[in-house]
Amino acid sequence: VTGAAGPVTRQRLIDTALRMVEEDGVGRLSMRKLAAELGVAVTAIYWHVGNREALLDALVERELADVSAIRVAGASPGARLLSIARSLRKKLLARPHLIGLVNERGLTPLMFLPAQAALARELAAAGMQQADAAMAIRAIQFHVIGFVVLQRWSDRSPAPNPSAEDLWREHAVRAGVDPAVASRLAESLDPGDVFEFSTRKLISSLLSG
Amino acid sequence: VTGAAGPVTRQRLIDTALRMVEEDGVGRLSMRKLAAELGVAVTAIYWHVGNREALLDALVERELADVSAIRVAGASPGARLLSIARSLRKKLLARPHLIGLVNERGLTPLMFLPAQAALARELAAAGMQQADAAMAIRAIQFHVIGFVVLQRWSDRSPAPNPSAEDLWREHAVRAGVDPAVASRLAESLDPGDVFEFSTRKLISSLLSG
DNA sequence: ACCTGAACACCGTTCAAGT
DNA sequence: ACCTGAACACCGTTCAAGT
Repeated sequence: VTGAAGPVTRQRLIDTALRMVEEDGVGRLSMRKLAAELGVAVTAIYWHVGNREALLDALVERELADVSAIRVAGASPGARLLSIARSLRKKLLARPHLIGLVNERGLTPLMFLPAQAALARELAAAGMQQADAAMAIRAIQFHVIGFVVLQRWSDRSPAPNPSAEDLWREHAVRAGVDPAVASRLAESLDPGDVFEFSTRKLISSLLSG
Repeated sequence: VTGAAGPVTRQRLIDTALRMVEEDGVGRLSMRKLAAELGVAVTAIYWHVGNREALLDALVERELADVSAIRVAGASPGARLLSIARSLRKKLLARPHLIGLVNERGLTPLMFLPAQAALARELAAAGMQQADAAMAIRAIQFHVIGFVVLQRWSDRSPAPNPSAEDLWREHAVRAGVDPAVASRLAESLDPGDVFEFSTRKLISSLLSG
């Protein structure tokens, strides 16, 4: 509700908006709250950025380049593909609000172009045919993004009710599931572990033809 | 803005809300528009359902059972696992608004319990060990849900700008990507084809050890 | 039991007016 | 050039009041 700290530059406006989005999510960013944070009347914002959409456009523009830069490491093609997948996941998880904003603006192809290019180079080095490579790139991309979006969702959802633990304790026998497996399913897994496991499996399967 | 058609039962209220959500998405469902659609004052809705949250709860309750029911078909373990993945995808795509609502309510474990159980039975039949089975179930589940959420997103996003075609025509050489591969990446693929391909790869890789 | 209307606290946005 | 205040059309929700 306070803030002040000098004049309202476009720079400071976007910085503040970005911080608010990172803290509370895009949905909770209101022009009026942002104005209060800046210590200014709501309508002042409309002079610097046109409107709410244009403000979000500016946030996307600020972050897009950071996410697009991909690091590749490793000796074998499999290791290098895995490192691309990991790098992409890490960058996206660091800015959980960005994917949605990018998607709403039709910028998804632009955002993932460098990652696709990096994957294409590695698959070519591994000797994969053109049509197979194009499909494999898509498969890895969808896999990684899907994982990130899901993790972001579950991070923001309330505590499961009923919990997986309660459900499996009660339903294992009725569902014809081995109690030992059920007790494993009752445990919550680190999303990173599931990502590592399934991405390795997918990549090795893609490379083996 | 009109509608009327008899008294406002809880039944008719939920039916109407569900139709509006399917047409325009959850975000565009307002109590005032729903009231107008029913030909009644806004506040009448609050008598039948407590508030907006409770209304959405009722929508979820109505649809949860349908999505949970999973069909399994096929002879080999791989074919049966694939049929579970396909069935899950089909059910989720038919109700694109549901996943988000379920997640916000902490009902995700409940929703996917039957699918997890079906996967567990098939993996046990294939002779997979407990810890591996629990991980494989998670991997398939994340893969499928991730794909569905992404497809839903791209269905709702505007036409990509710049398009993948334009991007690849311009950047293929600079990115060190084989032009033939780039032209494949420029084409848009049927999401169903990518899903079939990558899910087959993942499942075969999981089953082979 | 079922519904209405007024009211309150929120939105995004426009526009004339101030300095 | 930069900002304010009033105003408009939207929200969800509460509450007293009607039948």
